[in-house]
Amino acid sequence: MQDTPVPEVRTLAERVFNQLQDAIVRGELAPGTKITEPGLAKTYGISRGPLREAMRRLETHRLIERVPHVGARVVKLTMRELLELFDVREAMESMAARLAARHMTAEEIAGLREVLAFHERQSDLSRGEAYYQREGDLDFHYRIVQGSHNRMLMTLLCDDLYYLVRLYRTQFSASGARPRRAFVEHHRIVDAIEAGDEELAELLMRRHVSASRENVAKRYAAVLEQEAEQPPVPPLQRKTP
Amino acid sequence: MQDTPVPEVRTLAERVFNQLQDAIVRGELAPGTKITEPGLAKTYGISRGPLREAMRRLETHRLIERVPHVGARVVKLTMRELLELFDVREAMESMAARLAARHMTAEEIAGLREVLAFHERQSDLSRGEAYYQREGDLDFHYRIVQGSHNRMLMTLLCDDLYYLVRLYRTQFSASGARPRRAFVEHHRIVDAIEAGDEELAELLMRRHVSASRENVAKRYAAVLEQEAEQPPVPPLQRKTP
DNA sequence: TGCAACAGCATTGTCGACAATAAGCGCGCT
DNA sequence: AGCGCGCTTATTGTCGACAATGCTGTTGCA
Repeated sequence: MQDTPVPEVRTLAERVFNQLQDAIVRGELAPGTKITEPGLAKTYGISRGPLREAMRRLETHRLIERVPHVGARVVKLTMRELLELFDVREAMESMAARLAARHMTAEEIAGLREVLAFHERQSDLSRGEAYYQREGDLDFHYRIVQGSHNRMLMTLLCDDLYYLVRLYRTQFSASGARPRRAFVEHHRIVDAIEAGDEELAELLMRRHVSASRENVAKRYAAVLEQEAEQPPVPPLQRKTP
Repeated sequence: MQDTPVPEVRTLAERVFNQLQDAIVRGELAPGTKITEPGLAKTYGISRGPLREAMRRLETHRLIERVPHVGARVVKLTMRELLELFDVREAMESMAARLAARHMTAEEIAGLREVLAFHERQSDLSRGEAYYQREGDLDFHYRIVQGSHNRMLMTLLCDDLYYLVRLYRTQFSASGARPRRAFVEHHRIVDAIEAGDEELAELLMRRHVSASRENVAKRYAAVLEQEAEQPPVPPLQRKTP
């Protein structure tokens, strides 16, 4: 996506980690699936050693959940966790927007506008084709975080949380039907960044994420009620008699 | 500190992870120290398997830095990274304060006041004894994050970033000499939370962290200049001829 | 004398096997 | 028949050994 022209996979564990990550984010490994070490080791043709390392990394990225001596399963976001994720994004991305307004270079801003233009073109071609929209949306947020020039923020958001965001997109078959609205908000955020208006950039990004959150919350509030607290998947913990 | 009456260490890797974590945070393992797997395995009397897992977890907590086929070393915060950390804290803790004002129970608020009282007593007893001050300070922030009732925020801040905060305290021999000021700010934050004033709680926490950041930045700006970009520890990367 | 290739060494990556723990199941008891 | 107990089995945790990679000190050559 950015600066890895050659994937530069130096170790087996890393390769398997990437494969598993993709499989989970793309929905090939369904949320809630229980995964065992020997099973995965055989399917990927490697030993349990590197596989354990890959799983450990998946765990720190919150893509799987493990409990000692019991096992691991692909994470299944609850509505509550999804909303929590939005709160965290609101906090961090608004800060990112503020820092982006302070630090972003002219070239970076140009690239950002390019993303928006491509985004708009895409949306003209395929109305309602939500997948690309969301990918483009993520690209947009991605670039702003990069523009903050804050390495820690970049790691936390891009390396940790955005995988969860992508997962939520597949899990909840997302794409809120507020297409034009987000466009406008994106443009205004870029305007604020270009003008170097930190306060405004932060405020707009904050509202943007918050609006997205409210949209999701409303759309799934009814669904959640009907599903009756979704008891099918027990939270995978040691039975304590 | 909170809800682990029995440490509940179920696995060797977990135990060693805790030991190493303590050793690093307490400064026994100096920042920049290069650590090797056989070495640590021998000193802790375990095999390399669990040790590798412990190191992996340390890496995800950003307490050590690793590069494939080369090795690992205890992280050494640069001034830049330290300031980045403060920016992230400002974003997340202000959000935590907002959520705490919304969700914190009466019992939690009482506990928070208790911490402040103990904190003040402590400071009366040992003026200038900075260590306990900072511990108390961290406890305070810890409780507010808990009070947000946002699991993701709690994990990110308490499990990830606060270890770095503690590390910074040892590395930069911290304790900014702004003792009374922080007290007052703490009290006002609790007042806002108790009043349920989300906006104010967020704003005050934001200023509190920001002020702490500025304090640190000012105190070490001169030091950083004198140290001439600290070249002693090269960033540990594969030599690329 | 300086540089470059080489060999030796240390460290990390990977593997298969063994031990420990917990879940599932069948048996016996009340 | 219902319930509790112990066994079986599958899975995870741990270990030691081997292979691969990168670093380092030396040696040979220009």
